[in-house]
Amino acid sequence: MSDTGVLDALLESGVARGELVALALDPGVGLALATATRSWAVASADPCGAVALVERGIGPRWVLWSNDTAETLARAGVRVARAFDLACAHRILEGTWAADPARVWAAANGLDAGTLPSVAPPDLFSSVGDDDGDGDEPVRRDGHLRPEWAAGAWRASPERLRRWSVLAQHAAAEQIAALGAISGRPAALATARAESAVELLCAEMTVDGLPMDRVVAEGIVAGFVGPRPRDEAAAAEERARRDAAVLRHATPGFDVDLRSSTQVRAMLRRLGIDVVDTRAARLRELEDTHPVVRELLAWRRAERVATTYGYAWLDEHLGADERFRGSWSGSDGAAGRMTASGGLHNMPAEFRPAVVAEPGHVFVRADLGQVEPRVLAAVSHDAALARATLQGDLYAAVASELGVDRATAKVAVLGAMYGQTTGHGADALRRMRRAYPVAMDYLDRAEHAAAAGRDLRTYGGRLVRFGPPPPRDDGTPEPRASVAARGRYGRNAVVQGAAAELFKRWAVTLRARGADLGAQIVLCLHDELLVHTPLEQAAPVASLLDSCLQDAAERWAPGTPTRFVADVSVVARWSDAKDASAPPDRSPASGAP
DNA sequence: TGCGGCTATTG
DNA sequence: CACAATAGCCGCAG
Repeated sequence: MSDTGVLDALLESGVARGELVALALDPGVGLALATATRSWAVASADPCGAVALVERGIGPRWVLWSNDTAETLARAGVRVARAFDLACAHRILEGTWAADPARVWAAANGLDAGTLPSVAPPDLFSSVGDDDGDGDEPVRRDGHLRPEWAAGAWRASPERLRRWSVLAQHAAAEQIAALGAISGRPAALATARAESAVELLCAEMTVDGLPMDRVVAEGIVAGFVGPRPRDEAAAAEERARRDAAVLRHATPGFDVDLRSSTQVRAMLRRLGIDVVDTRAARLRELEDTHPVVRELLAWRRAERVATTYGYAWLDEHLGADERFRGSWSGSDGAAGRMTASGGLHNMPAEFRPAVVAEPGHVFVRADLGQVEPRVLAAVSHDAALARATLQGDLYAAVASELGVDRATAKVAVLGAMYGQTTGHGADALRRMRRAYPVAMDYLDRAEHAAAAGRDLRTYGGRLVRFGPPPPRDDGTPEPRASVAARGRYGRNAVVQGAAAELFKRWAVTLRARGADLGAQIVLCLHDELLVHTPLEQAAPVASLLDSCLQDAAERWAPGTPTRFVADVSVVARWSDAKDASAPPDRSPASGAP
């Protein structure tokens, strides 16, 4: 069968837009497709091109084993609209990070993960035990995948690709049934679809990268640590010079490694400065007591850039095409937030001027306003808190409801969601309980469940595992602090996880609707989107961001009275985005009566 | 060599 | 310095 033959075969068998079509693909071998009733295999030199043909001609929902396939497609420049990602759905259902085919298959088929066969033996034909059949049979008698298939033997031939795609189609059907059966979470299937699209987006961001101006970026590094050293010796010399600037203030005769917090603390003590730790916030209070403190703070800044965000960092991640690349993950962490490696999520703000749109383009940047308390209002169905979301500044609305100032209200709201129980906020927290009992009860229940070791599900249906606390060697009960910490984690997970779900709905809605305008999402930062956009489409994309938010919220929480807001701006570089998310906090917590 | 502690950065 | 994350270096255990 030819590449175009695949499309014809699918059309002949009546596959329509949005229907599940499982895909198995290896760039050097070919591709295979499976519907619920039929399957096809093609030896092809350009399997991604064949996928593109089917995408244009039909536009199915592609069933993928994992985002590995999405990344292969993205590298070939093939963008598909819809997916059902088995690894992604597995993580939602099981609340685990590991989602390799063996585990996904086992869970989808109700097999105990504890009975998973171990890795394939070096000699495929020497395997014994309960294994059976020849190497072309992907499933063992006990129902598990054969380890060598799970490890990649499925790539060996078009016929194996075909069988692999049939298995994917079968696993998807089982997962869809399981998602539909999650009690109290009818939308879990919709969550899995949306999060599968997030996997596509992550693959695209991983491949395409973030536009960054090398000259500007290197200039920022130079501002901290000087010009790029010619060699290792020069780098060591530069390092020694930075160290000396601090050490000249220290007591002579003592050897101090500034990278060791213990030694730094000892050095400060010799100078009459006694601190419990040497964190920057603490040192800043003592800046005027001794010149060494200021020097040390400057050293820390330079050292951070030299080791983490320096020339080596740029060399590793910034490509010749002036795109900065890290690896994106769609649902890392227990609550299911997106993560990125390479420093994309924790890049110091000083580097934002280097994030520059390409010629003829701009960034349309948008961030959600006060998303976590608004999400809390939606998921807990607290009518009073939902009323507060109708105001642009939620904290101001809460403040007038509680009869406190805005800063106090903000601390109280955040404290409620993070599980703060002590401190100045105690009175405001009591007021929170009176004003928003439904939301507070929702948080309390999550906290108690987690503290007791019971699993949680987010609003969208993602399992957050807590498990029974492991038995302790000495048989003593678990420390109270540990139980309390798990409770706070649970309290926050239902809010943070739900906020992640809403944010991701927003992102994939924009990915879908902005494609025709050339809008490319290049950064996701928990509540912020950076969209690389052709100059002439800036205005339409800006308004699209807002309408996508409204639609995403309505699909995520149908009929919710909660209002969600986004601050949208059009900028040439990331740093140009003015931070107008909230009015300044007038009265600091320390000044509260 | 692996891992907990400390520190810094982001939301 | 509550909740989450990535990432680097130190110091210690194995």
